Amino acid sequence: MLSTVRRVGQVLELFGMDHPERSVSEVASLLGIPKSTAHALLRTMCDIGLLRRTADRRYRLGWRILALSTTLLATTQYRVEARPVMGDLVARFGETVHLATMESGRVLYVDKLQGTRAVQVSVTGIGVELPAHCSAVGKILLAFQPWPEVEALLSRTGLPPLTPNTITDPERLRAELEEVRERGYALDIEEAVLELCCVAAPIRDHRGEVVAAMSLSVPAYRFHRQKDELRRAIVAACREVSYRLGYTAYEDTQRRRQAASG
Amino acid sequence: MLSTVRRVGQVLELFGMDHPERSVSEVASLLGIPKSTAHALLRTMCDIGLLRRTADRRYRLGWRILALSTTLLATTQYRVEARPVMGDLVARFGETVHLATMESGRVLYVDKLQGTRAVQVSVTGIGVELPAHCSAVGKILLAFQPWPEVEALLSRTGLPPLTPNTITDPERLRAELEEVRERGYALDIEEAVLELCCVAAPIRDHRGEVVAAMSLSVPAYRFHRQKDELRRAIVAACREVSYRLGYTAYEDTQRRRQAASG
DNA sequence: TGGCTCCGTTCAACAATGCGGAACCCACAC
DNA sequence: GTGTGGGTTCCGCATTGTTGAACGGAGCCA
Repeated sequence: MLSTVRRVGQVLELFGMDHPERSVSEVASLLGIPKSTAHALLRTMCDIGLLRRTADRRYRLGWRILALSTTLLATTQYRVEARPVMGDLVARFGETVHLATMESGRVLYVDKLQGTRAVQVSVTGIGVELPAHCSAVGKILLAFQPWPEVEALLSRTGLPPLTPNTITDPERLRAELEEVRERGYALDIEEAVLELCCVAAPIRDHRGEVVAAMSLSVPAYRFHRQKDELRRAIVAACREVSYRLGYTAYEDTQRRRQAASG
Repeated sequence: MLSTVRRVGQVLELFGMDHPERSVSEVASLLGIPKSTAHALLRTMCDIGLLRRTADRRYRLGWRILALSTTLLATTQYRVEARPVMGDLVARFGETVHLATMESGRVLYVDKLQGTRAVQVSVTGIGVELPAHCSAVGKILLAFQPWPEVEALLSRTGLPPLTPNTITDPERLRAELEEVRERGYALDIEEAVLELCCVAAPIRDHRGEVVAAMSLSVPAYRFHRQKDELRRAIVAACREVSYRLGYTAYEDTQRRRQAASG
């Protein structure tokens, strides 16, 4: 629809880590539109603060994006509540903690607290998307989606193997998700990155809906030593966040009943 | 120009801290446009990720804003270079450090490292604008703008007094900025917030241009005790960042010569 | 249960809007 | 001086977005 607005989206795509600045004619040629059109577009995007003009007449992402992202983060309730709990986890284990959510069929990292250990894990950044089928948070988020939606998602992305341990068989994944749902936590044993293991659990809002997942990411050699402890910790942490979001177990059981009967 | 894009800007304005979600008809009435128009607009903004739809058919800021803000921050060179230096300052003094820049005549906070002391300062967040005439970073940024631009800015905002110490007389401000430029640092002695003092210094890029300002924000009672030390520290820190940005003193003196002759 | 209102969404016709080619200006290079 | 490549301006035409009315669903009250 609104093709002008769609163009705005295309323009924003052009500003990546590798291309922080672009010129009018660059944008024009990349988008396959005349210079004049690109010019008008860029200029108006400057007006509304999505872009800004540098001294040498090139364009960069604008500061308003910063302002928007702060209000976005400040008003995302589960992130606000999760923050201190994530801090506690880092303090206790020194391991990296991730917070992710499902956004239009993709797993999106919403927050991250770097661990303090010397041997570090550094795979993701905030605002980045990752494949769902091979990460612990991804499995959690998939597990609590209706299966048809999961199927739709899979048909788009497939099940690309990132390591020898990645689940590549849909039926196998389905069984895994079933299990995840039952026991309330998910594992990733070197399925996304070799040498890296994760445990994740679901965060529910006041309606019992799973709105996010939180995980501990730990180098394999440390993970196996304290697997149970880590699992208990992440489950407890997510329960704590859910509680702060107004979730009470009652609604959960109620939901399960509905799901069973429906 | 491009009125549709401008509308996008107006829509974004509606999503503040106090209104994280909005409905179609809300947006329509607030913008004074028909529902159908608002609907098309919101929907397309969802498509491009600036907004997202909640389960109950309302709209929120979209996650793409997060992704954009991470690339924005990662590609803002002076912020990248300033980060570790800011960390050093916090480690050394335990006081809050701010990084700010000038954006279309406004002082905008780009980064902030919270101090570790018990008695804390908490005024600003990232992506927030503050009046320029009464903060230390503001004075720095104003001081290195051509005076006509400063005047234009002042005629828009005026010199509202935030405390009894705020400078409210344009001539007095002009003299102050002159002084700031000479000595290379700026002070804010309870001019923006009572009980709060700041010292700031300029950060220059490889061309000698002042691109940002960094400050220490300290409760008054602690500030006066170690004023000189704090001043030396922030000046040295900014010099360090400028150096990392490729700034060499030579270009600075050259610039001064130009300014003197021009 | 039926009728009420409120809200999001769809549709099609009309008119304004943004599109894009060409022309202009400027800086820099050869 | 001339040529190239950048950003910017202009204006007529047709595409695009606007609009109001009509639809369908959810929730409320009698």
